[in-house]
Amino acid sequence: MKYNQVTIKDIARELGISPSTVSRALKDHPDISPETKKAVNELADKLNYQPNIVALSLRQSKTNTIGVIIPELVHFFFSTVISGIEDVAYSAGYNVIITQSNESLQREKTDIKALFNSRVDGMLISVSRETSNFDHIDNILAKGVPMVFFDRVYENSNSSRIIVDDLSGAKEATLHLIEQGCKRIAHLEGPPNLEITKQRLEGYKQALQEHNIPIDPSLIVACPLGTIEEGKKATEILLAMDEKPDAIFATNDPAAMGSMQAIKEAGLKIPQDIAIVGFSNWFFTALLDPPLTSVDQPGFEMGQEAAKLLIRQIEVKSKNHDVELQPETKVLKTRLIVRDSSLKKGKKK
Amino acid sequence: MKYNQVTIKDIARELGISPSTVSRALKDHPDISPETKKAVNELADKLNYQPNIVALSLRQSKTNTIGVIIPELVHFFFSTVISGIEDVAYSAGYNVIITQSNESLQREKTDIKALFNSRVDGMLISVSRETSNFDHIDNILAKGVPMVFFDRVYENSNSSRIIVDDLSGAKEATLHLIEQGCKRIAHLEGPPNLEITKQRLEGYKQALQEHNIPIDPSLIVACPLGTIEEGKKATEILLAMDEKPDAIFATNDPAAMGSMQAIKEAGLKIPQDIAIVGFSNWFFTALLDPPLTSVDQPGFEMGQEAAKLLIRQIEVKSKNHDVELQPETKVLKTRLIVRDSSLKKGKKK
DNA sequence: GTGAAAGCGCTAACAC
DNA sequence: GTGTTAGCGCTTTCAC
Repeated sequence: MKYNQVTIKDIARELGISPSTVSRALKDHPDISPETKKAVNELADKLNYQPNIVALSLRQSKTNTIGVIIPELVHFFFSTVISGIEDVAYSAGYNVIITQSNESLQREKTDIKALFNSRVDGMLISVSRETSNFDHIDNILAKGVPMVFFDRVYENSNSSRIIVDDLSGAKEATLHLIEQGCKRIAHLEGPPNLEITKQRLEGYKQALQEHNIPIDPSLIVACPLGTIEEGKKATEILLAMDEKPDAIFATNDPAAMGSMQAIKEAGLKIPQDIAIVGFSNWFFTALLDPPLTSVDQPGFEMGQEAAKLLIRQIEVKSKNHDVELQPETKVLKTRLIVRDSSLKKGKKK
Repeated sequence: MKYNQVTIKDIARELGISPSTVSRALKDHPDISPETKKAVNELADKLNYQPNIVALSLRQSKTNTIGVIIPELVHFFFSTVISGIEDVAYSAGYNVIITQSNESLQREKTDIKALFNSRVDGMLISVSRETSNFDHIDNILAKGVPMVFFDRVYENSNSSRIIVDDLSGAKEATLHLIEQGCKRIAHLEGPPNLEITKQRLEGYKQALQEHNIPIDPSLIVACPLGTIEEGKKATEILLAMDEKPDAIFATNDPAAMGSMQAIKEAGLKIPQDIAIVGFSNWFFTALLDPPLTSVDQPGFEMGQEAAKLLIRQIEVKSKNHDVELQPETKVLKTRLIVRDSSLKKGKKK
């Protein structure tokens, strides 16, 4: 963008001093005389001088920008993560560039390359549903770009990561259903590539085992997309069984919503006939009918923690190129929000 | 970001040729011999050379980046706008930087300055709820930065804008309620600074007038935030009136959802006692109970159109600094999605 | 067909 | 206390 930008040179020329003096005056360098500083700052204000970040970035080989790759912006969860990232990044003097992979591996590859080309100082990544090969990430990692993964992490990298305790969350949700007297609890399973899917399944299984409830594979239905439509279809399959489930623990809220639709259309009641629990991506679950019990994930906090870790890494590395920070794993707790969709005996929370 | 980036110089040194030749070879300049081109491209591939966009931006005084300022990412409407913007921007070779004002004027000022400092080639802006003074925008506009406003526009600028036909949408919604037999239709009004608020009120009034229904100021309740809580409070006020309304046209979906809560808590039925229509910000209105009739806004299309207009403006201006493109106003149609919350006579769509 | 040199805006040695 | 110079990575005249 050229247009009418004021540069340090303009100020220098007008004041009859050198650009370096202007530069120093603007950053309050101790060498510069108070008078010069005053004159420079006043003129800068008057001309509404704004430093050119592009030049600065080139000069310092540092853009003060962090790149973020998320699967999709429309999820409430990810948009809260973004806010958490911005919160920390802005106060540390970093800009944020957000890209969406749209759950496509191809797009994720393009995004990561684009962020690298923009010379971001580091990246925060939550991988797409399709990502099972990580060459594109290793590639950039090999160039020494600091990376922190969040929620959907790259398991085998030795990068830092922020995750949610999916196993405990899923277990808690399942235990809650068991406490409500449910015996045949179905699980709508998420995208197979994602670690979180495995963890949620494992939490579900552990809860059943602790109560000596046999694990029935026919009650575990794949929902690789985790969408409303898919949750609906999966539930229709479950409802067609001879022995219907009396509860469903869904991979996420959209799937749970699909379940609710299917159950209502079948003329059944929630939670009397079938109780429902979702894993939270959105926040309006309180407004559904009946209000949905959900395993809530702390998105804002996750964004904050991820950004903190990344920035620390960037700053250590920029001071000393050879020091590698030990990778850290931070596990955040989920919170089960109990609502009517899972309260079998009609007891309110 | 320094790290291990390969530069044109590296390639030149390795091949024993000059950086300028490498540069030309990489962009397939006709002067360069096929052999040189081949050698350069092969080495570039081998070293995984990625051009440094920061250097390029500085050199060309063009960042190929457009900045976006939106009130809040968490709204479904705005996240679809973003996708529309990215759709057009990426295929035209532009990057996108998104900032959120969080509905704060202060933050909007910081954002716009940050985007200017980053030397974005142009900006797409939807102003915050608080924005009634536009000096910060005029300031940047005066520097010649191309800007296009969308949805919540800066009325008095002569910039291009993409808006939704709020007046017709609101009128259509109100007429729909009238057709359902409603006589006392309340309106939950939006943030007073925004033009869209005025348009929606005007559409509401026009519909009533066309049917000779008197406009009762006590049925128009302010909802400056447009949140669920506010919609609920506003509705409680309406329900406390001697002559209750028999329908509510809300400034947006959250307000409509608040209304629904208040009505249910008062033991009344939707739509039998009171019918509801919202103005759409989110997409899950179909899943509410009862499913909410909404004036749907075309977010993706709005993003596309805004980006198209801005990029055209950027490219004309970069070719010829003095030519100013005539500002355009593009009005997109809303779509009334009729659902149970407004179907008074129980007739299904 | 290729190279040398200048410059985008800024800062940081190194002068003096 | 201030100026001069060089250089971040790249492109683009202008030479030859």
